[in-house]
Amino acid sequence: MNQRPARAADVAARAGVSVTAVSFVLGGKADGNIAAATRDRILAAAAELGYRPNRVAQSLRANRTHALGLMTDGIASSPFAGRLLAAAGRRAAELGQVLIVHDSHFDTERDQHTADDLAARRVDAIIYATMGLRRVDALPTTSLPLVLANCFQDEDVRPTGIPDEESVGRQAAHLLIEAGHRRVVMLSGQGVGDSHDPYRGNVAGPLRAKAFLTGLRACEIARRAGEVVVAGWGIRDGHAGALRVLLDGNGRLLAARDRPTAIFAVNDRVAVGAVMGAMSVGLCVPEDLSVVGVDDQEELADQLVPALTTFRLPHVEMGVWAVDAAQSLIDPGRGAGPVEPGRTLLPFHLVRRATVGPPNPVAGT
Amino acid sequence: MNQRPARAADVAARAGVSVTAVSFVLGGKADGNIAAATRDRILAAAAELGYRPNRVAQSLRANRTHALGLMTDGIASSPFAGRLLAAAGRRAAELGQVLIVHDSHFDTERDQHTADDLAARRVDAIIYATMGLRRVDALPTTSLPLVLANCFQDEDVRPTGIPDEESVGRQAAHLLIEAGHRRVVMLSGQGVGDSHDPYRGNVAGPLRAKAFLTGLRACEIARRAGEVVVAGWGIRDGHAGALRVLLDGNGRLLAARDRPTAIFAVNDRVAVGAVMGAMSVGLCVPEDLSVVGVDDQEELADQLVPALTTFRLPHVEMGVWAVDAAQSLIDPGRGAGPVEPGRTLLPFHLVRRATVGPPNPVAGT
DNA sequence: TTGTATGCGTTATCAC
DNA sequence: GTGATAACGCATACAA
Repeated sequence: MNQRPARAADVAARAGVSVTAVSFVLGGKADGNIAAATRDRILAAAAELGYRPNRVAQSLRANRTHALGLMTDGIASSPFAGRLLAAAGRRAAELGQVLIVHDSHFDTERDQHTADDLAARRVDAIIYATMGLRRVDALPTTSLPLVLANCFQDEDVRPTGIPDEESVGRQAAHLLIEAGHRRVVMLSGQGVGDSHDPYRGNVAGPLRAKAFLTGLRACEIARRAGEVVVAGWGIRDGHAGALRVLLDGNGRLLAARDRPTAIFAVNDRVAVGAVMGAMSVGLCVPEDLSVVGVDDQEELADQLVPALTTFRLPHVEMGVWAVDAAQSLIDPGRGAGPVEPGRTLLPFHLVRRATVGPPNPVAGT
Repeated sequence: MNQRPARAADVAARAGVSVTAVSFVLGGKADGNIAAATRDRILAAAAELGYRPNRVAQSLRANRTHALGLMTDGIASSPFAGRLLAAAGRRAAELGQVLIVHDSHFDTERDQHTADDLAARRVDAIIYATMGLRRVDALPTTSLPLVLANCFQDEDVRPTGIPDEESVGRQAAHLLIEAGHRRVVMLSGQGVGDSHDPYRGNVAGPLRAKAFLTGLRACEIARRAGEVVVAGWGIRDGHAGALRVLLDGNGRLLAARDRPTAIFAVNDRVAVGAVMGAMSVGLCVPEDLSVVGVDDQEELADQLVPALTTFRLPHVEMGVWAVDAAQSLIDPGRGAGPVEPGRTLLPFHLVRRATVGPPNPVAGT
């Protein structure tokens, strides 16, 4: 049962032809070269033997493995960025490529080692992706084509696909203002902590915050109408952050006219924490407080009660883009056309659900 | 810059030796065969040229790719089961193996195709893993060694690593009873929906429920002391389920003596929903209601306010086990010793946090 | 239209 | 101790 697979030579012998003929037929180059009868005989023999060309031999011969190395810092273990991985895998499959996944668990010391291994395995290209948007200072040295997803370098010397963080800040400002809100606050996050901190160097928070403030001002809202509070990245941080802006110094709920009527959370987990914090002090969402997040995290945003209005992070787009970009680097003829070094900004999309509404009239300006 | 990598022959030429010598030195078989001086010369030449053996050629030659195929139904996109993938990758790296990840997105029609591709690529073995515990009816046909993780067949003809679901039900019962609870209910989930439903065929819920009830009875709690309510798998389901057991027919909070004092949720998301549901009707956790979940989901269980007490699903253990099992199948000499067909039960571990406490005296028996 | 010969880069066998 | 040489399985230039 566990016998060794058939080779082209076996098929050739069975069909009474040469290996060349077999190779031509199964390689799709039979058209003007092999007689129909011969071809059918070969196909039959191949089917009987369950012959499938050995891709290792093909790879050696063609110097192309049709495999992409996917290096990540913590995507595999992330509860949200896995979408990038999934999307990349799907796109790769469509292109006949396969993904070799290497997750460093934020141990970037191993990156060079990993890249070397990938090179030794002769992957066609490397995709370097991060869980959160960050600048990578030390990219592994390699002669392989390499693209960046969700991260970037100071000099954009490699093709780079990142989310349009500034746009999401602007969009959030517009959304809340159009809904009628005048006192809004953003709960942001910062990249701090030791080198194994998943959020270390994450610049998405500041970027979103800056654009959010700009968006508020562009809509002729006074400077002080909006503020940014650094909370963090988790549910607990959102919870604490919400209480900080909702309560006074003595832990009592602020009067309606002094409270923000809407919160822009740096991500869905912070948004969930904010909703829970609001609930815990007797506020209703969205009647007393509107909340909008960022991510559209699977099984969280859509499942929350009430369901969370949020901006969908383009994880899928980044995954697809990265594979297409790698493909173009390998073979400029295929994929989505030639790719130049430099940043490609992928768009966020608003997912309207139930946590954003007009401000309570009582609390209005 | 993008020149083709050095070959053994290049190193040999530079060191003035034969390719054989190079192969011996870099293959670690130099000891009794190559003079120390020659070896040093070869090593120097290899270093200068940045020579690394071509693993494709090695694979062809040795008929071993040191690659494992990891087939999943939806792990890559799951916000929680990614731990399995991450752990498997880490263990694989330790063993010098690499993971080729194929996620079917619950399109099991493609499984056979995927397995064939993996076979053509000559992976050393296949790991078939699922997001939720389920019976697989149609495993792809392949002559490759194959192990199952988080899923099983009726006839346990393949090595199979699954969580010890019955144990977690028992443990949950003991935990709540020991804390003093006498009126407890489980919010369970069932595998329903169409063939693309991630939870289709998931049997973890029923298994946990059955053992939970058994555990209650074993502790001499009357039959009616515990009941199981089928809620679902998401936050929203937990929210609705909690309200169902906390409110009367008219939507009013049940009297303390009639309410359950503790909830065992089939997973962390249901638990989160239950906590939110309880909060929304003015109950405090854990004072008025204890809640325990299953999963220890990243960035959720530990982040909830209050932090969720839960049983950690052995995703990491399954990932490691699967790679070790595959390794043993490939090469019985290495890995964690020989593996027999049949089920290996991996243990859940209680993570004590803040959502389980003694029942409120007022509500006591 | 078909078959032969060669090379892809490595390791292993066997002479020297 | 060291070096030719033959596989591994496939694809192709070239000869028939």
